[in-house]
Amino acid sequence: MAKLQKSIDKRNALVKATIELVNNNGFHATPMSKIAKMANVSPATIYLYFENKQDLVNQTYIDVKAEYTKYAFNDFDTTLSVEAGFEHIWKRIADFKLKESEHAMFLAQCDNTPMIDEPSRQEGIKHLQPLLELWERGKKEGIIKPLSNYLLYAYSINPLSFLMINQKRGAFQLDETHLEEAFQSAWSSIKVCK
Amino acid sequence: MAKLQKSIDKRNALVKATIELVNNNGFHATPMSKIAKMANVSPATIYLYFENKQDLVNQTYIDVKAEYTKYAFNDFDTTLSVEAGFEHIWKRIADFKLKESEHAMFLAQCDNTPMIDEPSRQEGIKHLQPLLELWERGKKEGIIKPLSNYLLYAYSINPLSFLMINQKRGAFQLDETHLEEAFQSAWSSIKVCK
DNA sequence: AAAAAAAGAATGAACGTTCACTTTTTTATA
DNA sequence: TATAAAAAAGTGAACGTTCATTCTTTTTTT
Repeated sequence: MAKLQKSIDKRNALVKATIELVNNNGFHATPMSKIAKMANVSPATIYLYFENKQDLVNQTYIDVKAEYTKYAFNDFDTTLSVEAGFEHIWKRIADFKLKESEHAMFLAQCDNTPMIDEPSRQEGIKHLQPLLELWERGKKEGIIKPLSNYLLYAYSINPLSFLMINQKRGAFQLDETHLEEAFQSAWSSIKVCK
Repeated sequence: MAKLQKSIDKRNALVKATIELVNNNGFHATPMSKIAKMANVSPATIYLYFENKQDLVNQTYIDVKAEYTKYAFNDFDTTLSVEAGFEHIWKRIADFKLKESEHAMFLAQCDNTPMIDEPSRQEGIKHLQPLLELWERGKKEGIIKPLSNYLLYAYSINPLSFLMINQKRGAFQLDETHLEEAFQSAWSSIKVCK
């Protein structure tokens, strides 16, 4: 099969270069020529792997989003209590945002921009299921507030993006202590009080 | 003075067009020619009001950020209790994000992108003081958790951006009920429990 | 009549993409 | 196993277009 014979390394290098350049310069200031140069490839080669620039950025988004959710749910154990399960997932996500901050930055930029087309955005959302199921269980058990999953995500997960960005900008240092505080705030905002 | 004689209406039209086009197409896909067309102005005229494209987008950011904080703190009463004061500010901010969602969208895009230069970003942060002071008072009174202001903002204010964006995308409807729930989550996450 | 503001046309640079070609890899044949 | 043919992958230069910005001229204001 033709597709599979093309070096996967080259595709990865292109995706990596895209992330790095878009993070540092923004989509508007990352030409294909620079992406090619950073990936040590001819501009023309990009078009062997991707239809066009939009496709490159869409696929990069989907790749990174998949990596994110895989990381978050990798060793998830569905037999855990809702609270323990949430803490586990939350800390995995926090871990990802801090350790893979380049990738997390890229996602934050994509998620707040009309840079990614709608089908790719939908594709990216798909893999969040385990967390949503945990929340549904928590609601049934009366442990999690009976709120829309959007609200739960907004308050318990999304703040990590804000913190990560400000950490990257050097405005704020998110160390171990802060991280525990952040978790407590996240949990406070979605757990049923008392 | 030359600057002041130039029609302020024209400047406003340019800023407005910039917001609208950047919101809908992203910075990478809003050329000066389109901005000019939407503002009913020649491309050359933009350069009477702004140095260049970067300056236009920087100034637009600062304008909108100032409008945001002005709206948030407009009728703020420093004699209110910490809880009442926070509720007031929070609801003003929520109001802004929902009613002026075009402007809020623009800020969200700028804040997650290397689109705005650092000095303009700093300029934009300046006006948040009243909220920070309220939080300091709350911490002293033992009502607000003794956390970094970044954490407090991340958990109590920033979630509104996420909700607003998803509302704009039609994924979620943020009505009066949801808004009250959102406020309770915000307050839960930063208040001292018990 | 002078000065300021605005316009439209023009400009060079930079962009995404394609083209014509070369190199590398795979397959077929002996 | 060696070799030739075919296919695939990769390339640098070039294309047409679009972009931000400027230049020259016209219009408006004072």
